[in-house]
Amino acid sequence: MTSAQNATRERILASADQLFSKRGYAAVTLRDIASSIGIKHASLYYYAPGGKKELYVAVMERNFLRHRQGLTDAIVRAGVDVRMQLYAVADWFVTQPPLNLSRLHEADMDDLGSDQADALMTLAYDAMRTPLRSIFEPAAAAGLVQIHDFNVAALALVSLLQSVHNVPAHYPMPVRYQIGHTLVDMLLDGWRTR
Amino acid sequence: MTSAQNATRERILASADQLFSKRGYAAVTLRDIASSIGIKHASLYYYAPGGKKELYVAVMERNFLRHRQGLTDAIVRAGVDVRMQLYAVADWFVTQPPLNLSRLHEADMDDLGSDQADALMTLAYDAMRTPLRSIFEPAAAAGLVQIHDFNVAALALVSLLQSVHNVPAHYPMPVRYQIGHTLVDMLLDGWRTR
DNA sequence: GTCTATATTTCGATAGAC
DNA sequence: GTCTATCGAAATATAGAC
Repeated sequence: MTSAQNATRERILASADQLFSKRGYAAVTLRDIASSIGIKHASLYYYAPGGKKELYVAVMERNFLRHRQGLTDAIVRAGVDVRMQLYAVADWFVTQPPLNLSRLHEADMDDLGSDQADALMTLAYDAMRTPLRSIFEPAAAAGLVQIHDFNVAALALVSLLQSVHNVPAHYPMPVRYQIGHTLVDMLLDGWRTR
Repeated sequence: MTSAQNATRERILASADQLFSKRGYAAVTLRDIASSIGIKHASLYYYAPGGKKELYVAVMERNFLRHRQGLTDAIVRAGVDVRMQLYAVADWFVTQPPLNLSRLHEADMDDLGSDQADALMTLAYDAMRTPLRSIFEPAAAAGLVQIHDFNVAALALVSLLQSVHNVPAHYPMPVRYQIGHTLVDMLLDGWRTR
């Protein structure tokens, strides 16, 4: 496989990622993906002989692994303070396309085989849980936070932070970062007055 | 219009609501809706001459109005305590199909006219904001909670509570209610130790 | 590697029998 | 009111030229 092959496949996967993440499996056509990078849809079968399903699975695997790596790196760079680590997590999700876990296992997975769907969902959940556990576990051990179930907390944090993608489209990036930090503050400090 | 007409239209809208809410606009076909209530898809045009789009808009308007009414009633029944009111909100969302606001305005709305899409999104956001403001406003005025932006708080709460739909499918209802209450406690009390 | 051309299926929608 | 039959458009996928 030449590097030119890899480059084209890379452009395909990157564009498909944007489209699938935004609209979901059913609402994206192979012609959408192909035209977004200036080729015809039939050419996609040269890079993904399995067709739309193979493309979707490949894209989502990449997607989840990127999240896992991106979150891990962001947390490490943020230092040892829990709030700064969670700000870094929020910043990461602001820069990423929406991660619609609910749509993922309620709709998109119906078009895949159940074994492939299970494997993908496990990959997705691990991509969130593993990095976030590296925040929760030391903080809980040090008595800084009180979290009973790390898995529920991880899903809750991810679900909460996705609401930054629900603000009107014209909101500029700086405001989106600000909202992300506000959401973290909510979860960390709580609404109740102390 | 006879009552039999209304009854059939009711069955259509109810089933379409389940399907659209679960899979989204693009992934649901008129044949899916029709076969789910034992009729042929051509018969749907007798009740919705405007076709799929009209059916979707009608279903979603109903959906949002039901949420608005259901939330309002649940909050009133819960009494005056903020935590009990928020538990009632959590219980409501546990019993309802997933409310995927992100998919709504990132994917489903692309298939509608922009004016109709704007009207629907406004209806959706008001259905959440208005009932929740009746919790936030008195509680904030009494100094019980500290919330800077009611709109951000409302979207955050809804987004957070949707994570109860992300747990494995085999989780029984009592556990789902429990998780909903745990999510409310998280947001109310915060993770940070006091 | 990318294209054109086409096969096959499925969708939304309409016409008309009953 | 509900059906069968069918249309036209669009989707996935394949075949083969270049």
